[in-house]
Amino acid sequence: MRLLAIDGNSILNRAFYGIRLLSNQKGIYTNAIFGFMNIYFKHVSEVKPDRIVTAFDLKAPTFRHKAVDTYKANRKGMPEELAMQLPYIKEILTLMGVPVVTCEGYEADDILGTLSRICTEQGSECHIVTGDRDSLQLVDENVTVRLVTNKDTISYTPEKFTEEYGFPPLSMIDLKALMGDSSDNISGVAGIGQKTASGLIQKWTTIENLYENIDNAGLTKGVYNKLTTGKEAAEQSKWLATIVKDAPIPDKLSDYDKAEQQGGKLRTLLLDLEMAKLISKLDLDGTSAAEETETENAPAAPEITFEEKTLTADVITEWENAGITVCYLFDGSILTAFVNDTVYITEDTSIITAFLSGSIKKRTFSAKPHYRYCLENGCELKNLITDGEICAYILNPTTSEYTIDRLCVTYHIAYPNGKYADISVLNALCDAMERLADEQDQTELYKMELRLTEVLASMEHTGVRTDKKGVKEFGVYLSEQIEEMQQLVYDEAGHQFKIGSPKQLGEVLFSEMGLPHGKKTKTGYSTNAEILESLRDEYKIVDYVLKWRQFSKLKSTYVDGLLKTVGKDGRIHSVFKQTETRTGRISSTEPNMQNIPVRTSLGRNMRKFFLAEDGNILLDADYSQIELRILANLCGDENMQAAFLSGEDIHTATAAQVFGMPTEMVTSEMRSAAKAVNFGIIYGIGAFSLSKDIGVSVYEANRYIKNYLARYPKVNEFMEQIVENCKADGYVSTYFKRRRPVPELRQSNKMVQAAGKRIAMNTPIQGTAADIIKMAMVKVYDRLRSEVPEARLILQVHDELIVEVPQKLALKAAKILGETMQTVVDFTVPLTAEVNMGGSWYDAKG
DNA sequence: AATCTCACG
DNA sequence: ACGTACGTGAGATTA
Repeated sequence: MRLLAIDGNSILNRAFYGIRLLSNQKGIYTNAIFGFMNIYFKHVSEVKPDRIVTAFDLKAPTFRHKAVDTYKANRKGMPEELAMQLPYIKEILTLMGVPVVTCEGYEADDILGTLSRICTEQGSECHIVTGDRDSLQLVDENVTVRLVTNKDTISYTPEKFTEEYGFPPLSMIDLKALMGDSSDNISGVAGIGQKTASGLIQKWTTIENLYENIDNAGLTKGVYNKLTTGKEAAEQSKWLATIVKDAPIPDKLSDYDKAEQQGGKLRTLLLDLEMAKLISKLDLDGTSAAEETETENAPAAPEITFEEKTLTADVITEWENAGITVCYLFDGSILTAFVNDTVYITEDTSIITAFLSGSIKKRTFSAKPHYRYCLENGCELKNLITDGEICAYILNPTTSEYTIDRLCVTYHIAYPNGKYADISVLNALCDAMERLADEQDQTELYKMELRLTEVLASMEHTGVRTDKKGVKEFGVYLSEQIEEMQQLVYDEAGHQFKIGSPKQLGEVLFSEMGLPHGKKTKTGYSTNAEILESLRDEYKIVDYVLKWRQFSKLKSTYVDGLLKTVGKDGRIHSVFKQTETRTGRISSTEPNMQNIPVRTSLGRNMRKFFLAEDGNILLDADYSQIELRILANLCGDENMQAAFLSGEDIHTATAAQVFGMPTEMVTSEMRSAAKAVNFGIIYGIGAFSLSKDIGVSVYEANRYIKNYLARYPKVNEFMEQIVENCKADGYVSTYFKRRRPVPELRQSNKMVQAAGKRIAMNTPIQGTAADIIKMAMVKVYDRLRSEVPEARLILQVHDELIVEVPQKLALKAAKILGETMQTVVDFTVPLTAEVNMGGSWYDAKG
């Protein structure tokens, strides 16, 4: 027989500090739970035990039965982020059927000690999993300690222990008796450190033996004196260090047999914690809470079944006449609709088309592919009034994935078993979510997003014409340059290595060649552009490396990456994600068309390969300083507003204000400093980063900020107000009511809190800008459709819209585009949009 | 899978 | 004493 005994507190601790904070959308942290379960599974599969026990300290430990007052007094309390995870891990284990053992007045390691004794007495192997070296004293022929470290696990048998320490495991206590253990507040003998203690125990094995022979032990005077004066402390320390083996816990191994796993409850709990991977690991995908009401050996809860019918044209007509609202799901081939406990199914494309384009009011989940399906099949998705995914995103944009079953947990909708579970709950789920959105005054925002889905689908469907041949040729050029730079780097370094490996590059530059290095990362030297740039002029190799990087980046990400995605129609159909960002922006993937190079002249060449169709032209319209203008409006600072309204360059105006001089005297250095301050304000300013950005001292940067805030006092007030409200509410809002929860502000870690403040300050600005361009997109789309139907919106890059239009209609479309963007909101400081045109994106961008 | 680097607004 | 600006996505290397 084999028992696996897990030191719950110790492992949870390791997991907590080993994994970055994770939390579900309710703000419950899960990183320690996650790490604990990983460690749990690893050891279970390695040891293959017959029984498993987890031991925990009690929450409010009355000090150990034999403890002195100061015992553990200086051990830090556990952070709130970890403490809140404790009850969850205990509950998960309990639901899994794994015994959780605690004992009043005893700690987890005492329980482990007691278990190890019980095992030995009852002829069972005992394998202890812990992160704490204290438990090594328990190692013997029958007891193995599996010590979990940050790197790996070391399995201690008596042989392994003795080999490493030079004395038997039990003498661990004697070692501590001499050297003490500050984390457990064991004093040891004053003045005796690890080295001396270790040597003494290696020689004498126990302190009793040592003290018996102390006079002829050949000790130095100093050590001898310390030992004799500290004899009592040593004995006391030994007593403290000894793990007890007689904790009053159940003493038959059979008391620790595994209980029945409560799959349904477990699944619900894990869904709530948003730990989906664990659910599949535990094989709970199909189970439900209903299961528990069944008796032990009863079959799994019956699936809730619904009557299945084929969806026909007649049924559709019936629904249309009845004027009802229908929930449906559609995966691209099978469409299921749910009405009155009946599931209507069809794969017939003509029925699908009729349904989607008909006048029935529809509710669904993730509608964008449906719009695309319609575009591809020449119909139009009409009368969509609900998209559950979009609504869920409006309610909380910080979630990583929106699925119906998880949302049901979040919004307390009973989720049944069976293959039609999703469709059957859609109505109730969407009702609940839409009601909440309405209560939060977000209906208008939600409706706008619903309209936007169609716009995005259309953009994806249309795509961007791409000059494949041109891209390839650029790639050939880049390859040559890469080759050349690689050779130059090798020549300088004196040997070949992987330039793309930060590790190897760091070694070559900073170890071998001895270049002055900046800060180090966890794994080695930092080799990022900022560091290398500072060395560029002085060391040729650095210049070559940077060039190699630039060429490689362009080649792999843009040339090779983009070529893979060009469709058969010669156009790139990027995917615009509408529920991805936490601020309300959209994002672009496969490929990302929102980060095509523009800042360097070499990279900007990429834009020459994005073209208008023959006879067409691209219009490129971008808002100028939209975020600063939004800030000026939101904070209401008259001074800042006046700067915009005067029509002068905002960064120059800011410089004039901050440096206190007329605009004519502002130098370009002053302007760029002011520009950096403007950016800093939007991001949630920090003097350190600002100083780094513009290359002045932190002191100087601080002065800039102070001056800025003095000149624009309402900016300061506004930011403080935002943070304060965010602390109270737990979320920030944009001008158009979009919300973002900021759990960071409620954390105890000051770094995290500071980050939370910056998020709180930035999100209303970035998010309002996102709201505005989205509204503009919907309007532009509508107006173009009715006034210039040949024109097509094809891209959005946060503050920039791109339209492809027949040349003859270019001016008309440009006017609509610019006008709509400028008038979509009516602010004191108006928004301005600049429209340019050209045959390629390169040419169209100013 | 995590880390580093770098492209964009 | 420590680490440092907001929001994204992708590719290469390494563990």
